[in-house]
Amino acid sequence: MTRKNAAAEVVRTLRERILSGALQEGTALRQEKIATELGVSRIPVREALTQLEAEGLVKIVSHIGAIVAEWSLEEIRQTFEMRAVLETWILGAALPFMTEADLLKAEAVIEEMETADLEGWGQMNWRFHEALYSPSRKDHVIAMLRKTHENIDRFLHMHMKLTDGRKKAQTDHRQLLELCRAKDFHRSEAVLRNHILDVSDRLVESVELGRKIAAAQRPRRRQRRKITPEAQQTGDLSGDLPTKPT
Amino acid sequence: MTRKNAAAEVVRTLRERILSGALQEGTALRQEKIATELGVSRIPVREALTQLEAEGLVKIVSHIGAIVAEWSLEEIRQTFEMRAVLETWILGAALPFMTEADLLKAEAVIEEMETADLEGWGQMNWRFHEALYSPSRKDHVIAMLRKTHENIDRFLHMHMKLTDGRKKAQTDHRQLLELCRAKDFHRSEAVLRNHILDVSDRLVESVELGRKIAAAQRPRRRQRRKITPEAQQTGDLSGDLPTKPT
DNA sequence: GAGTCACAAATTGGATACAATTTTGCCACC
DNA sequence: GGTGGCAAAATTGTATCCAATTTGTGACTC
Repeated sequence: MTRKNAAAEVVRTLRERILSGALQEGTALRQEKIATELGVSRIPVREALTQLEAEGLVKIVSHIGAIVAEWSLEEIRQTFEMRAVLETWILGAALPFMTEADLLKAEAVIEEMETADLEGWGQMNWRFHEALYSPSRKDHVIAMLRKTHENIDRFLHMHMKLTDGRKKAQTDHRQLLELCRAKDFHRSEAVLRNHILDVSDRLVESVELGRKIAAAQRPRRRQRRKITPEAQQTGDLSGDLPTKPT
Repeated sequence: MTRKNAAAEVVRTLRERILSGALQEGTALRQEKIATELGVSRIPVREALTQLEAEGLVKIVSHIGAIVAEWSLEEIRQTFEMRAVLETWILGAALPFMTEADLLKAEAVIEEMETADLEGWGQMNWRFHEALYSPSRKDHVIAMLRKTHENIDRFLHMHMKLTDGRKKAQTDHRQLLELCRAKDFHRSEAVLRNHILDVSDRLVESVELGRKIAAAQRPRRRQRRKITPEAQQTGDLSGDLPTKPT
């Protein structure tokens, strides 16, 4: 299968690496290096970086370079607050239209999550939430929320790796599901709100801890072009793209 | 004064043209044409288009081209709903910290808007809202809202050009300001909510009307590359950028 | 020895050139 | 007259090359 778009493929690869934590925040993304490792020229790489910057995953400084974006704890907190506000609202808007079929779909996702590994967990988590919101028919809002989820997914990933918050999430999800089934507007919104804000608090702690650990692991190596190549990664990306057959 | 970044300048120019309505929705954005008219190569133009796509102002289809993004009425409606939800929330969060200085700043913007022309109106409108939200200290949320405002600014622009909704907006703004001064949480949020949703309803009507007018004005010219170059614009952009001195 | 200036190396930004893809105009054919 | 297919034209995607910018290094000065 031949790809249509080198740039799109680079975006996919880099995004995956960032979301999974393979490329940690602060890591320098050198165009040339990525280009050679992925078997393309720098042009599609630059385009990919631009797109990822728009997504909030990468930060580009003109003439200096690109790094995996570092979100402040405050930014993360506020993003979760926004989620709490928007998602409780959209849940309320969805409840009147929610059918048993919707609930069963959400329930199936919960079951799936029981045995899911860490990698796929974040995406499934979103699929659960989405199942509850989609009856609202507010597709554009949902699309926006999906982007938000994706952006903070890497922090969720880090959190779930450090602590085992998945159990708590599962019970929250089941409780939320039952309240939705009972069409209990007030309590379902309250549970959702608490679920989001609770995860936020714990997650922020995890991120803080994770950053301290990461900082302790690399006290050596001094700055270079104002951008520290952290663990001199950029990861070995070779093999992710088929090298051009000339 | 020599610019640092050709791409950034192209973004600025194109964004301005789109927001002001000089480039109408659906207009094809041909890379080569824009490049020559702005005196740069296609590389920065492509980068600009990518960025604008992320902002939601442009839509790019691989191997086909870019057009000024066409938002469905439903998308516009939902965006305003999100605004209503988020902005009432953040207003409530800002109220306890709001000082007379903040109120005076907002009041000054209202005064400024009395005599503002259509072009600058949208930006001032945002400055007013921002003044009320900034005491919340939720900078990241505010930044996000700014982007949202900017995205729908072009529809607001179209609306204000067709109907004279500015008078109504001004009275709404003054009323909101006084309720904030009185720290009346409940009523200020209600007024803000109604203000946003009311504008939304009227604006959607205007956009619908505006599109009908636009459609009637160009029944000729058949499709070309699946993208209709609407009023064969791309506008005369020459002169916006200093042509490179060789 | 510390600070400073100049120059070299590394890296990104942009322009030109070429390849790939899509559209369209044209012509045969039904 | 309409339709399908093929080739040319137009346009986008990518590679390569050159320019601009930043950072690192070392010599020189005080």
